[in-house]
Amino acid sequence: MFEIAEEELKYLNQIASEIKYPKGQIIFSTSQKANEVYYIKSGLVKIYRTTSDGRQVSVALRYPGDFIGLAEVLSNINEREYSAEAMDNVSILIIWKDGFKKMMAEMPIFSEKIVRLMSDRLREAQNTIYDFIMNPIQGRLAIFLLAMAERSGDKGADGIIHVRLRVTQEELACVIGSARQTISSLLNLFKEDGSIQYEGREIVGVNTNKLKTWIQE
Amino acid sequence: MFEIAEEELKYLNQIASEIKYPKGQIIFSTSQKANEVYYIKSGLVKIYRTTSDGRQVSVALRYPGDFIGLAEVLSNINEREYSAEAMDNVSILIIWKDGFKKMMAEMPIFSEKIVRLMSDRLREAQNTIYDFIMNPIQGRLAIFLLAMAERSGDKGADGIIHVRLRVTQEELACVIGSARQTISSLLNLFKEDGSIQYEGREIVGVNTNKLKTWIQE
DNA sequence: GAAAGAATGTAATCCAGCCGACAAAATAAA
DNA sequence: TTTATTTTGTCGGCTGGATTACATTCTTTC
Repeated sequence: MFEIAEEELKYLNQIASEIKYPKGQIIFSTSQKANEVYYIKSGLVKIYRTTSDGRQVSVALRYPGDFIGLAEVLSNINEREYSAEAMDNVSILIIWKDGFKKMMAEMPIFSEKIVRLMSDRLREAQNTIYDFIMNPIQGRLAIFLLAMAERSGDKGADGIIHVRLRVTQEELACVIGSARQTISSLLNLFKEDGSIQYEGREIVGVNTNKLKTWIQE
Repeated sequence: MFEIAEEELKYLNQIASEIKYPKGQIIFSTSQKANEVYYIKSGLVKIYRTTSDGRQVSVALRYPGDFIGLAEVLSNINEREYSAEAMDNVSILIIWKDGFKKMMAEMPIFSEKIVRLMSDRLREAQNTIYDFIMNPIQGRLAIFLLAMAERSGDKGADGIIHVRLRVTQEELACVIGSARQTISSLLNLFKEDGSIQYEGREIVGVNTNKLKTWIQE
């Protein structure tokens, strides 16, 4: 989603420090001070909030090449609204707010790309809202699996994407906004139907065409 | 949400043309070419999409002082993804894409404010997603009424907002993602409870504290 | 004014999907 | 290996809220 240029990465490497987070580690969490931005070098990051009764609700997943923690910094909010957690081993650059803003000011093309990134995410979020209203659970699950596969897999010519997704049903449930048991049955439906292929507990193939038949609209 | 400066408005007035839309008029619609941006001078605008079976799904409402049609232009998408409709008599400035981009380039402070606007909207959209997952319908309705009241009413000291909201239950249903009849019963519940006050078919008062008791978390 | 059209209220039916409870695998730890 | 822990499968019961179907009331239009 964000195509970083070589010189930009060079600049970032100079002002940022790299940190590695093991799976499950929390990168930042709700109501912490928001004075830095993160750039994902590798790994998957979940953006979520914990409810008062302890449940987790995810509002987005972020992939390598994405920035996270941007919205608060660009909005000049000083507390994090959401938390971020490493979904597998993650390697991240931490950039301080001031440095990031200076970079934006000095590199107009970079700045323009950041604006585009924010609009892309807004459109993405609006589509998610739309999907929540329109689609019953199977549809939402199908949409999400498709998005994940397209982000992190190799697309074959026949519409089959080869991936290697290791996500628990619990995780899926909290992104989709559903119950774990429901996800379990639906995944089995998808499997029987040939929409997805498993290898042990890992999703290794996604048949985009078949999966799309589960989506409304 | 967007505080425009006097000089910015002056600039806009020079490059834009003003158009008035009567209630119900469509400002732009899905899959049209997206080469302009709009600035709302007065009135309410609904951002929505029509589904294949004819239902409408709204993803946001925009108020006076807001820009609309921004995301596609900033993302360099050339087709509108959503439609916009005047919810009452609306007065709007139309700014052509090139003029708008030139303005952003020439006025860095304006540009910075646009970035902030996009992040604000992203956070708003993410909160909506969160609410959809967390809250049952009453909660979503309460949240929406609160937001509307705060945007367009005068806040009294006692937590009661005086407004003048004329929205049909049908409209509410398609923003909340629910059925008209459900909205009907809920509004009556809210009315009995003292959360909202009616005058004919117009909501004239919103008791923020009482309304908040209907919201989860 | 009357008649047509919109917007609301109410009630009965029905079903997707949540929840609780538990068994069976699979992974990790010891 | 054996044991503990995490992740999955499955099955009723229950319920929020969609859907259908009218009746009523308010607003326009003629």
